[in-house]
This record gives sequence, structure tokens and C-alpha cells, in this order.
Amino acid sequence: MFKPVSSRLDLPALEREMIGAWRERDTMHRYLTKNAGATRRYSFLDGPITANNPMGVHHAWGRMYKDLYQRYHTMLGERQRYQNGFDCQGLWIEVEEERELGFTNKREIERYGIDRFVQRCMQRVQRFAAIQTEQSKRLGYWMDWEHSYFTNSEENNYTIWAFLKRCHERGWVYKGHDVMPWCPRCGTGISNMEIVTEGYRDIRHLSVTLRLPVSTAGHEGESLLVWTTTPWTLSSNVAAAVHPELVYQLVVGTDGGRWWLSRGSRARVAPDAEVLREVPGRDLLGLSYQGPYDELPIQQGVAHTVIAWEEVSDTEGTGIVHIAPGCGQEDFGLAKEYGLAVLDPIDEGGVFKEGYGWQTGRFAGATPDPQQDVAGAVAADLERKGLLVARERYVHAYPVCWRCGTELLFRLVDEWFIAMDPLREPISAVTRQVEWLPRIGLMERELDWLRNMGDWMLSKKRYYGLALPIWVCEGCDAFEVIGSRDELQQRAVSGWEAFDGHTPHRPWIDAVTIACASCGGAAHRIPEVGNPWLDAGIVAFSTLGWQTDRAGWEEWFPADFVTESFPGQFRNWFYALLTMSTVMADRAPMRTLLGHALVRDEHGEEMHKSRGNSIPFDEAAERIGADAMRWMYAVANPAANLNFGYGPGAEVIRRFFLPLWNTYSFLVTYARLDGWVPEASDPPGGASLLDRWILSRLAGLVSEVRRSLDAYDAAAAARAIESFVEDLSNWYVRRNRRRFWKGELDADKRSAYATLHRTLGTLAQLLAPFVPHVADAIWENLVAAVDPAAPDSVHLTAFPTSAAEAVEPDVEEGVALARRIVGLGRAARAASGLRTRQPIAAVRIKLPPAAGARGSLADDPAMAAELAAEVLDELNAKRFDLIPDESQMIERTLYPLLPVVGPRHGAAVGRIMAAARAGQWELTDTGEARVGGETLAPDEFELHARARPGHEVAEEGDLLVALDTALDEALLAEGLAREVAHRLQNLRRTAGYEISDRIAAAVSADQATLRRLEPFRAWLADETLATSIALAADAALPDADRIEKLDVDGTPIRLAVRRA
RNA sequence: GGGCGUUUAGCUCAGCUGGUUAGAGCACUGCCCUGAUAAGGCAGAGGUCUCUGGUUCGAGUCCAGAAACGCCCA
Repeated sequence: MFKPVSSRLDLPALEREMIGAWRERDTMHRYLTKNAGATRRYSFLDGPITANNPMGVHHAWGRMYKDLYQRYHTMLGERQRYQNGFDCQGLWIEVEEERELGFTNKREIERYGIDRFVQRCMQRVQRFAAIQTEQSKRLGYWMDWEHSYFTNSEENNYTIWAFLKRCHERGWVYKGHDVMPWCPRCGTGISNMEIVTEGYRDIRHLSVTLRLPVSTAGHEGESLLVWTTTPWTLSSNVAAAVHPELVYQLVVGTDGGRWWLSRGSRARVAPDAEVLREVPGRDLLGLSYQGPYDELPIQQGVAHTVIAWEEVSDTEGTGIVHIAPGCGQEDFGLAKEYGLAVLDPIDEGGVFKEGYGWQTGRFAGATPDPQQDVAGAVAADLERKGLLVARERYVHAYPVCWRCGTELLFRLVDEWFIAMDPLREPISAVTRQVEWLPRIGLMERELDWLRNMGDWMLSKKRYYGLALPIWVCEGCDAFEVIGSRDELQQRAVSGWEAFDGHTPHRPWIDAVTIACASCGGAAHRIPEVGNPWLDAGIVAFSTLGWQTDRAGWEEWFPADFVTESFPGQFRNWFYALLTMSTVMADRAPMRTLLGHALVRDEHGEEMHKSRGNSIPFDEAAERIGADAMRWMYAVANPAANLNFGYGPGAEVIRRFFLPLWNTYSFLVTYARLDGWVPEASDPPGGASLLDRWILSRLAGLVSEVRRSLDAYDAAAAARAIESFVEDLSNWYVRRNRRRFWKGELDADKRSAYATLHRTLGTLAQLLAPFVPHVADAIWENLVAAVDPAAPDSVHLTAFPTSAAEAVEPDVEEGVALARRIVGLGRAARAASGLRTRQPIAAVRIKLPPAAGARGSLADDPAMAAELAAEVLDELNAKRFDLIPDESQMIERTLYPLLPVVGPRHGAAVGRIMAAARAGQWELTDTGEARVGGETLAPDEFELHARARPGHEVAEEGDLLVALDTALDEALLAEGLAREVAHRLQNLRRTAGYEISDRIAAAVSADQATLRRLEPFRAWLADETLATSIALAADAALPDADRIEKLDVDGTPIRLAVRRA
């Protein structure tokens, strides 16, 4: 016997119960090991989740896909690794830890101790990995949680060493000297990879326009007008750039002096100024000018000249660009090109170095305190010198540190790079080997990035991260890259004892010195740590045993599948993965990549903790349930952003879970009443048309779900399941209610039970990868509890295969036709104004041509009869008539078949259609149609029926349904009986009786009404489970629970019920 | 400035290789139905398919251009 099931569904409670049951029965472990001996393998490679904070609901989208496809392949019997990954190194973790310690700069970390700080970071990662593990389990995500990989592991770090050594052997690793965006708080450069869009903010800065007096002879009294949004860089100015092809004008400035500026900028900068001369920019090249800070010690001996630069535009500023090579990337490039002096003004904290006069010791960036703000001080200084022309508050997109939000400064630094030019093509070739899903140009975007990428900046001037295995000789400056721990041990000349026993992290690794291969001098490790995308990018090697078990690695590489949110990953994880795989194996690391977009809030806004619209995972799981969340993600289009919220959550529960659950609850309720349990002697299907129909639909569903999941199209599979549940709930169960509700447990009833049972059991299996809790709850009760041979969890079963023999297209077509007829019949009924409980004499149907030619609803007469009976029952009608075209109720219309007509008749189509719509056509004896002056062959048109006015008909396309609504005494009497039965049922319900409670009832009314009801006494009793019904003018029921007085078409009737 | 994408009902989105009167869900209105379901049914209202041009007998669909928005790059 099945456990009773409440029709109320409390998903979070059900999930907690299932999780408890799984733990007791060790279900997850048995799932993870069930295919251990299988020959076919499925290799999933997990993109590591940053173990730095608890999960948000947005993490659940990708994790749902990861779980879904692994579960599916488990049910297909394939061996897997089930390895989750945690991303454990990098600046993001340091920043959070600094915040907790209350640090504001790097020096505080060093005072605190790098060793203690790094240990804290590692503990943080452990803490959040544990939290995320528990949250993932709450999601129903089944992985080998005891064996997750951590990117701070020795395995991971040393495999990156091997990668870097390979790069070095090919000559790609180099130390670069360049201007980088720099975070003065974090004290580190920020690579271009990291300045994502959220790395820019609209910020208001003080911008200044100033004049630079020309010092070349013959130009006395002239000045170059320049504009900058970064006044702090003016003290490092060494040149001014003009576009050689742009037109420049000498104008009379507002201060009476003469200014050079571009023609295009004059309207904006000095609209009323008188123009004295006009020359192309190339005529200005080579002019010397006085810099704005020539008095500074650092500026002594620096020449200031006008140079050419193609990138100068005059849509902003003055068309003359101030160049400070130590403060801008393009500026630095120009300095190399023109041999300009390079002044690098600030230290790693963003503070001016010696030689900058009053600026020395001051912070170059923006400060909240106007007294401290260098930009304002520079403007005041320029004004004092008579160089300031204008100042304004200017809003522009300015880069900020993506971790801590501090405004970045551009600074000249040494960093380590991998030269990517030699790899551009090989990585592109590897990228093309991958199947990128969904097909919305993801591969093209990766290729676009690969075309444009710069060299990969490896280094970070930080503490907790990959120890870059680069040792530099203190004597000759040569450097070497060490490829493994063993190699380091062999090469070590000192410090090994201090390091031994530690993971390869700072500060312990820094103790090891090696002998320089070139000169024999002492070489030390550079202090920098690695770019964190190295950590995540290597996992296709490190986690598959590339170092320790190459054959094992070959078995799992490349992965069949990876999935991750795509925005941002083209230059992050996807990029690192492809790059490292190209270098290490010259092969793609995965066959299929499924990308998905972003999770937004209910209204489509980005989720932000600060905005208060982000939803913690735990909250959502306890409020709507993990399965509801999973289903929302499963039905979503991965290409488009998804709006997540409790509104849509309630919607998915209402639309999908409740009908599903109540179908299940319905089966259990009635099976318990009948004491039915599945037995081999009760095969599903059998004679019933609806049973055959739902089993045919089920077989089709199985194929479709398999096909979709094989193609990584979860949404198509989920939509198919939704549509099936809709059919199951709103047609199969509703139409079959009486079979379950009425009479004895006969063969037909057994067949109905067996069919619904089979359907729900299979559905549970199809649903298992999507909504593991609900699916297993259903399986456990419906199958596992009653079938000793069945696995005790749906997750240990094999994915269903489609029962091809169950597919009956004619049955599905017949039911579809009947349902269309019912829909039209209801429309006609609504138009007639007769309530559905009032039976009518007949329903008349004009079938579509194909069925019409056959003259019945189906080829099989028994089936046709059953379909007709369905229609009559739904429409509450007595007789089912098929009517021919010639009926008075309809007229025929000519329906040209355009795909055929178009190519044959060309431009005449317009005429044909106009005439056909106007009804101007006729049939010839030979079966052709003359219309609009053309003759259509029989295969070029169909004849459709259309309602003539004045009939109660409804039509749709080529199907027409008409009702005979004349009522006689018999019909009226039955209508009355139906009404009374309905009211009694309502009384039962309002009285709170159980479905199986027996009642006594009394009906009092006038004599005419009672005479009408008398013939239906037995029927009424049967319908309402009444053991007695008193029918009398003064019928009374002592101790009645409920009494109702009603008015049926003007006749007063009094009803009373009590439990029998 | 370059690349990729999006634009269809109030909202969220389907619309396959071009085909007659462009659909669904939600929300709204009215009616019906109701002893599985916080449901269900029927009807109504709601559309210059972003715009312009082209190809074609025929364009939401194909081509070109434009606009707005988004993402990426410089």
C-alpha cells in the first residue's frame, strides 16, 4: 500500500526529508559508485567556484546544469569522476581577508606577517569550501564531495610550474616594463583581463585646460592648448601630440594671447575667438614648448616637443594631447617610438616620489578631502603661473579595482608576461575543435578575443597565490623557470630545509635559492605571485593526474563537457583553459562547452548585495525549494539572461509542480481507497483508448527528452515534460476521474491504475536529473516501496528507453481531434447561454477533409466510438452527428494552398487570393476551381467549412462544431438532477466530509420538481455517496450538518445533508 | 572606432528550411466548470513584428543600410 500523500506540496520540507532519507540510506555514495565498473566513461570537468563567500542563487544555474548532465549520464550507465572544484588563490581572497583584519594597505600585511596572512587566506578558503559544499548538497548536487579539488593544492601549483617551464623553453616568458593600470590600495597591477566592464565606473574628475607656451623662435606669444582629466600627470609631461592630418588654428585667446588648437575643437573650447592662421598638424611637429613643471628637479634637462600621433581626435579636448610616458599606456608606447624621456612619478602606494617639488609625498589619486586633492592643487598652481585656461568637473568612465573599488592609477612597472603572438593561431585552431553551445556566436567571441589579446600578464605583486617559479640571478640578472618540486630540490643551494614540509606558497618558498645556470651566482625567486586564471586554467591537467598518472590522464582528457556562465569567461576561464591545453597537449580540453547567461532579479536588474536585490542561496532554497529553483533554470534559455525571483518561483510551482504533485496525490488517494498496488497481472494500457493515448505520449516524451539531453538542450527537454504533465493532468486524469472514483476494482480500473502508475514512475525517472528530490519522493512511494526488485532510489535506476511499440500516432491524432472538437463545442455552448450541466440533444461536427473523407473520428470504429463518447461526455450532449459539407449551417470557402499555388501561378496569386476571400469562385465538373480568372488544379486548394450566420457553431480552421440546443422535458429533468447533484456535492465539501464519507440527504421542493427528480433518485444517491435521499415537499433531516436553500431557474429547492 | 548579439501583445518570451487571419504563459475583463490541483475551460481586449530600402507572386523570417539597447575589444 502506498503512503498517503497530501495534496498540499511543501517543497522545502519534502526536500529536507529526502536529504535525510538519502543520508540514512547512503544513497549518494551508492549513486557515485554504481557505474564504477562501466566501460563507457563520461568526463565532466568542473570550472572551480571561488571559495570566498557563500553561494548566491546565481551559482545555482550553472551547478544545476552540471548536476543535470552528470545525473543523466549516470542513469545512462557511464563511469564518471564527479569531482567538484574550488578556486582558492588570488587577490579576491586576500581582499576579503584584509577587510576582516581591517587592513588598508599592503604594509599592514607585511607587519602582520606574510606567513600568518597566507595561513588565514587558506583557512578562509577551507571555511567557505565547506559552506559551499553544504549548500551544494542542499541544491541536490551530487558530487564526490570528499574529493573536491582545490586550486591551492600542490598538485595544481606544480602542474602550473610545468606549464610555465614549457612556455619558457619556447622562449615565451619575459619580463616587461610597461605602464599598467595599478591599484594603489592593493599595491598591484591589474591586467587588462581583469578590467571587465564592471571595472569601469562613471566618475567625476576635475579636468583642466591649460596653455603651454611655445619656445621655438618665430612663435613668440603662442601657446599650445591642451586638456587633461588627470592633472596629476602634468608634472611628468614631456611632449604634446597632434594629428598630422588634422587642421589646427591659431586663435586669439580669452587672455589676449594666441593659442593653437584644432579646428574641430574651437567651437567647443573658444567659439568666439578670432582665427589668425590655419595649418595642418604636421606643420606643428617639432615645435618646442615650456612644460608646465619645468622648475621641478625631475624635469631638468627634459626637452618638450610636439610629436605626431594618429590617435589624436578633436571630439574631446583641444586636439592637442598632453603626453606623460610614465602615466599612460599609449604615452609609453610613443616614448619608445620617439625616444622621449620617461618620468614615473608615483610609488606603489600612488604617492609622488622625490623630485616632484610640492607634490612629493602626496597621493596622486582622488581623495575625499579637497585639501588633499592633488588635482585641485595642480589647477591652483597652474592658475598662479598664468597657464590655466579652464577647469571643469568632468564625468567619464574611469577604471577602478575590480576587487576593492579603488580608482586605478597608471603606473610604470615591471611585470612578467607570456608572449601570446606565437600562440594566437594554435589556440584559435584548438578553439575551433570545441562545440560551443548555445549556437549564438560564442566561439566567434572567443576567437575575437584571441585575435585581440595582448601578452598574458602572469605576475601580481601580492602575497597569497601561485608562487611563480621564476628565479632571477642577483649577479647577472638571468632568470630561469623551474618546472617541478623535484627540480627545485635538485637545484636548491640553500633554504630547502626552511621550505621543506610546506606547500609552495609565500613566504616559505621564497627561502629557496638556486645557483644561476649562467654564472653560478645566487638566484632568488621573484616576489610576485601568479595570475589566478593560471590556477583555474590548469585543471584539465592537474585534476586528471597529468603529473602522476599519464595513462589515467589520457583516459579522462579531453573532457566531454564543461559548462559555465559565459559573460566574462572568454578571456578568463575559457581562455586560460584553451591556452594551457594548447601548450600542454595541443588539443582542445573539452568537446562541448555549454555557456549560460546571467541571473538578474525579477525585474531584469543586475543583482547586487549593495542594492539589496540579491538573493542568498539558502534563503531561496528554504522559501521556494531547490527543485523549484532547478526547474526555473532548466526551462530557461541559456543564451538569455534569466530573471529570478520569488514571483517567478511561485509561478513555476503553480504551473508545473502542483499539477504534477496532485496527479501523483490523486493516484495514491484512490489506490489506497481501493487497496490497489501494482501487480504483474495488471499490465498498463489494455483496451482503454486514453490509457493507450497517455502511454503513446509517454513513449514520445522519453525519446524527446533523451534527444534533447544528448544535445545539451535541457530547456527543450523540460518544456516537453511540462507539456506532457499538462496533458496528463488536464486531460488524462480529468477524463478518467470516474474510472478511479466509481465502482468496483475491475479490470478496467486496474488498467487505469497500472497506466497512471507506469506513467508517473517513468516520469519520475525522466525528472530525476532535473528535480532530484521530488522525483525520488514519487519513486520511493510509487515504485520502491511496493516493488522489492526496484532500486530504492530513482537515481540508481537506468534512464528510461522509449517503448517504440507504445507509440500510436493514430491514437494521438484521434485524441487531438477530439480535444479540438471539445474546445469548439465549449465555445459554442458558451455562446448558447446554456450552462454545461444542462444536457443538450446533439452535437454536430463537420470534420476536416482528411477525416471527413473517412466519415468518422478514426479509422478504427471502436476508437471512433470511444472518441465520440469522450466528446459527448465533455460537452454533456446526447447524440454525436457528423455532418457533410452541404449542411445548411455552413458554407464552403476555397482555401488555396499557397506553397503549391505560388510557384505555379506567380503574380496571379494576388488575384486568386482576393477572389477566394470574396467567395468569387466555382468548382468545375473535373474537380478544378475557377477563381480570379485562373484555374486551380485539385491539388492546389482545399475546401473549408465556415459557419453561416444564425447557428450556434464554432469553427477553427477546417473543423466546425454545431450544437442542437432545443430542450425537451427529458433533457430539462436531467439538467435539474445534475444541478441538484452538484449542489449536494458542494454541501458535502463545505461540510468538510471526506471523499469516501457516506451521507444522508433530503431534498424538498414543489411537487412538479419532485416528480422530475424522482427518476434520478438512485443516480443522485450514487453520485453523492448517499445511503438515503428523502424526496418530499416537507422532507426534513434531523441533525443536518448543512442546509441550503437554492433557486434553480425560479424554482426554490431546499437541501440538507449529514453523515450517514 | 571594430566585433558579436538583441529588438515580436502591458510583462516574460516561442516563431523550424519565406506561405493565407503572427502565437504561448503571466497579468486584465466577462462567462462557464469544479470532490485531484494555490486549478481547468471558453471568449474578449491587447501587435505599424524597431525603422528604411531591396530580393520575391509573397518577408516577422532572406539581403543591405539606419536607430536603440546589451556584451566584448581598442
